Formats: sequence, structure tokens, C-alpha cells
Amino acid sequence: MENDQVEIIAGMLKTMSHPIRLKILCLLQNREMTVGDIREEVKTTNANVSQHLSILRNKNIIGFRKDANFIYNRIDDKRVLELMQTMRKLYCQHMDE
Amino acid sequence: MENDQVEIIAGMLKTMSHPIRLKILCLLQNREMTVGDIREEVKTTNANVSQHLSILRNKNIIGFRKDANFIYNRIDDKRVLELMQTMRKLYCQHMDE
DNA sequence: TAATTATTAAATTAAATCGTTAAATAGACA
DNA sequence: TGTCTATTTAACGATTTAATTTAATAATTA
Repeated sequence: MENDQVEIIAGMLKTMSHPIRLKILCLLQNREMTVGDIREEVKTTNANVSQHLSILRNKNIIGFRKDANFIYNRIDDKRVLELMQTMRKLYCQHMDE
Repeated sequence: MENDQVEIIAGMLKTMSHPIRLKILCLLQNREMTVGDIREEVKTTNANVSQHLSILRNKNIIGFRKDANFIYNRIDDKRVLELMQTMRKLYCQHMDE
């Protein structure tokens, strides 16, 4: 792993390492969700969710589509999806099935 | 992934997400190294390396053995090792082999 | 014992991050 | 048009994090 790659990966880990952002990524694993949907699960304000979503967007981890007033968010980065699967396998084995 | 697990995993990611700490984990993947050995690779001060090592120790990610003046550090957490392998596969494919 | 080397700990300062609040934008629909 | 609803943005203070410097500890060797 070269120095440039260390920097890139560290940045990605930092983005994922906030509990609210990690939870958002968990929620988006299987479905699209709006800001309001996420706010209900995460128990915080719309503004806070929106800020975290924009951080995830700036890193190209998630994308969105717009429909009327609503913005439906989804995970775009397949590597992040695979990483989350690995983490679930390593840290949540006993919860699966 | 439950809320408690989200917190635990986010904490682990946060610990790994500093470039110096991630680089240290890379270096320790295959061998033991002293603070001085690491300092030469990472290009910073001994004190800085020592601080980052103690953060990694407090999370039980790395362990050490003492021999004379030297402290040999190694990775203890197998899950972290597997996570690093996955990250290398996803983000450094073209560099392998 | 004194001098040297490796490591850790503590204190300081600077920078980054977070959540809250309030204001701003954008689209739906009456 | 005006008024909802959903979302975003900006500004603020509080907390956290990081690197540097300096002092302290521990083992080695002369």
C-alpha cells in the first residue's frame, strides 16, 4: 500500500467513522431513503442528517435522485458496500441469520 | 447491524482513519517493528509515533513485547488484519502482484 | 556511576469537527 | 400568487484531535 493510497483510504475511513454516517450507510445498504426517513431512524434533526449526507456525497460514496420535494439517497460506491459486508461478518457474526 | 455495534465499529474505523496510524498498521502487517523503525518509515518524530501507538494499544489493535531498550510492536486484532486485506483488494488491486 | 539510547508522558497551541439554530431554497398544490 | 413541505446552507459555540516541545522513565554500556 503506497503513501497516496494510505491517504485515500484513511480519508474514506474517516468519512465512514462517524456513528451517524455509518448508521446511514447501514440503512442505505438495501434501499433508498429520504432525509426524513433517515432522520426518524437516527433520531436527530433534518439539518444534521443533511449535513452528514452532503459529506458522504462529496466523497462520492452516495448518490441521489430527486422526485418532487423528496430526495432519495442511495449508496453508489460498491467498494464501500463490500467493506460494510466484511465489517458485518467480522463484528456482527452472531447477529446474522 | 445494531446501534451498539455501529458505535463499536465507528470507533474502530476512527482509530484506523488517521494516515499515520493506517500506515503503521500497514507496516505491521507482516512484521514486528520498534518505534524507531516506524519513525523512519513514517517521517515524523518518535513522540508522535509513540502517541499513535498508544492510541492503537488502547483499542487493543496492537500489542508489544519488550526486549532491552526496544519495544517490538505487532498487530493483535485479527479482524483488523482481515479488514486491511479487504481494503487492499478494493483500493489497490492494480498494485498487487 | 555517568552518558547514551529508546520510549513515554504531560503541556501547549492550532486546527478540525459536531450539533444546534435560524434563515434560505425549491417544488407541490390550492 | 401564497402557503405548505422537504431539504439545504450558514453562523455560532463547544468539544475533539493533532503535532510540537519539553521533561521523565527505563535499560544499556562505558
